[in-house]
Amino acid sequence: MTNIRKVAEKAGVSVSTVSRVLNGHPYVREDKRRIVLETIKALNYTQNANAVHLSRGKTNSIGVVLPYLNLPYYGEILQGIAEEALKAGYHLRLYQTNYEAHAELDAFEALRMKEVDGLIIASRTNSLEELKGFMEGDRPIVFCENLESDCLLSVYIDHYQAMDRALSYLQEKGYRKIGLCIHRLTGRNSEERMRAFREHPGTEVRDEWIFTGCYHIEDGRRVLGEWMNLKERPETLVVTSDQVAAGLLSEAGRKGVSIPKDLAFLSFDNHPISELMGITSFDVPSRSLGREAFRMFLREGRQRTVLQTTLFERGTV
Amino acid sequence: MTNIRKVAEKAGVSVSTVSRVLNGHPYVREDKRRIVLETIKALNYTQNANAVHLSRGKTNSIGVVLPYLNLPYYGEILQGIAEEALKAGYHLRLYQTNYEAHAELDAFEALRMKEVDGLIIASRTNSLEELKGFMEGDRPIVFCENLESDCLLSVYIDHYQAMDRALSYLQEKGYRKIGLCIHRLTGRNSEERMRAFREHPGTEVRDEWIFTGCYHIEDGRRVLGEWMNLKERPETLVVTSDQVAAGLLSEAGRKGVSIPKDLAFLSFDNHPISELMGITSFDVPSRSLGREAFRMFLREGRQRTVLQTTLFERGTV
DNA sequence: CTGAAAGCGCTAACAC
DNA sequence: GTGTTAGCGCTTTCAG
Repeated sequence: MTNIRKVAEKAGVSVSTVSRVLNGHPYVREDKRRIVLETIKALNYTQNANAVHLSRGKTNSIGVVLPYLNLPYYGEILQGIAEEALKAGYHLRLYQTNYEAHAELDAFEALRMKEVDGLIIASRTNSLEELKGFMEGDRPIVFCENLESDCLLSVYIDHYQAMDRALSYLQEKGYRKIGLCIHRLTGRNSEERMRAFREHPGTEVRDEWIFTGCYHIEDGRRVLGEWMNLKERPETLVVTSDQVAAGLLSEAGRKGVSIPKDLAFLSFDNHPISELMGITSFDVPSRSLGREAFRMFLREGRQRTVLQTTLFERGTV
Repeated sequence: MTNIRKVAEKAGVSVSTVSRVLNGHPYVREDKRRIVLETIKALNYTQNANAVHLSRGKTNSIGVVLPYLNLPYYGEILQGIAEEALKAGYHLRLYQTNYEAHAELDAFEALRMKEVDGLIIASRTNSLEELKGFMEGDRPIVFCENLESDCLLSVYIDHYQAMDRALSYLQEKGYRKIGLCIHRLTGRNSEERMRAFREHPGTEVRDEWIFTGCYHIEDGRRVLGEWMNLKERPETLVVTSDQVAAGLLSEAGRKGVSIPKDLAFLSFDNHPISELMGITSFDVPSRSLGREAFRMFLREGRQRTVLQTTLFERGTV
């Protein structure tokens, strides 16, 4: 293995000089710099990243914790993070969890082990209580959710307000019996949506009108079936993802359910598929969420950033 | 900072013993093992990953090179890689390139710097010639494309055959004037498709019937417009991605173009959106591609693995 | 079964 | 400007 010492010897300088050249430090005479550079080339030398990381105490990489990699929502977040990371010379290390607690803890463990300089938690399953032990260090952890605590970094979509506006919109259109398709019932973001859903005045809510486990197109299909089997049906549905809404709409077409006459619904994300299928949807700035999360990690931002949603009216309400 | 030496001192043993405990080596007396474990807990000690990496010469992480993070195709590949990586105790480091040569070289540089133990190239823009300098080491580089050279690891979809079968299928249905929507013209996968497209007998091909830069739903929209503006139009189109096909189909609906009467097409991927919209599509096992790529990295597999596509007939042809 | 010590390869404080 | 050297924290021979 050819290391910095070999380069130094061959070039007839000290390792520090080589190191200075490597790191673009000033105070290196031009001729020495040149000979070092030449020797490096001649020896086909490359720094050992792990040694650099160890010595410097940082790795220029950030961990991203997310449940799934094949959902557009997370794809967009990743894209946003990556855009900013690229600018700042950082790389992404992925911790895909499938919402398994231990896989998630792996990421926090990696943080403690200094494998990453910080963490962006796009979504989590462990409670803050369980994670507390890992939060002590000075390495930033950015949560993509509305955290009360002001000592935690949090950047999030205002899901409460979004849900609230969704319900008001449906009410304006005359709907009262409102159901919900949601990813899961746990997790701060879902809880915020649920809270808004339950607290909103003037709507009729029933537990059997709440459909959980909704992530994919297939889930939308399934939900339409379940909706049809209901003795008493909600007139309208709030769907927390375009994918699911698309499945719902498509299945409605097959089953002869007229949208929005028999069933109206609006969804969230405003991904291209919603425009494509004419689904009324709230734009969720997930790409920006990723960008902001990374900026916050770099401490360029504030302790807390809230992003708002925008309604795009189309044909499903 | 509490390091292994501190633990050793406090526990009254040597660092090697602590190291042995840490790494689950045999030959440690049970009472010593216990005291070490207790001390670790008491001191709230964690290994420093970078020191381990440096010392061991490996990082248990693999780099994934891909152009975009927000396309379903790459999401699936990532998911596949992540599934296998999880089992093997590896983590993913992302190198998102936007097809920029220097960003791609970054990944190869990281490999040389031992920042990752191997690389999976989901898609690339640099020529093999340019990459040659990086291929020397013994760290595996898996290419998701059909590489002639037997000394390179390659796992890929048989795009030549897939395109060939697509064209035969269209011919059987009576079509002769065939156009193409493709991501790009460079890259081995695209080249294979183009080659099959050009070599297939009995079809009429024209350069103005080849639409490039097709990645997203929006691109499908654009292409339909371009198709309409053509003086002489192909009767049918092979579209290399469901996203694009979906945009095409939707725009056709808006513009009053009847599918498949005015324009027939088939696409690739067989992602949920194609079933949803009734698009005839070849199933491309991208998730398996990711899985196989990782297995090959682990040298569990062969030098070369080919995956086949399967046609799902629906309503667009 | 255990410990001493020689690396792994680099950075940066300090002295000149 | 440049070199010496003490870390960074861990693994792994090699002796015993």
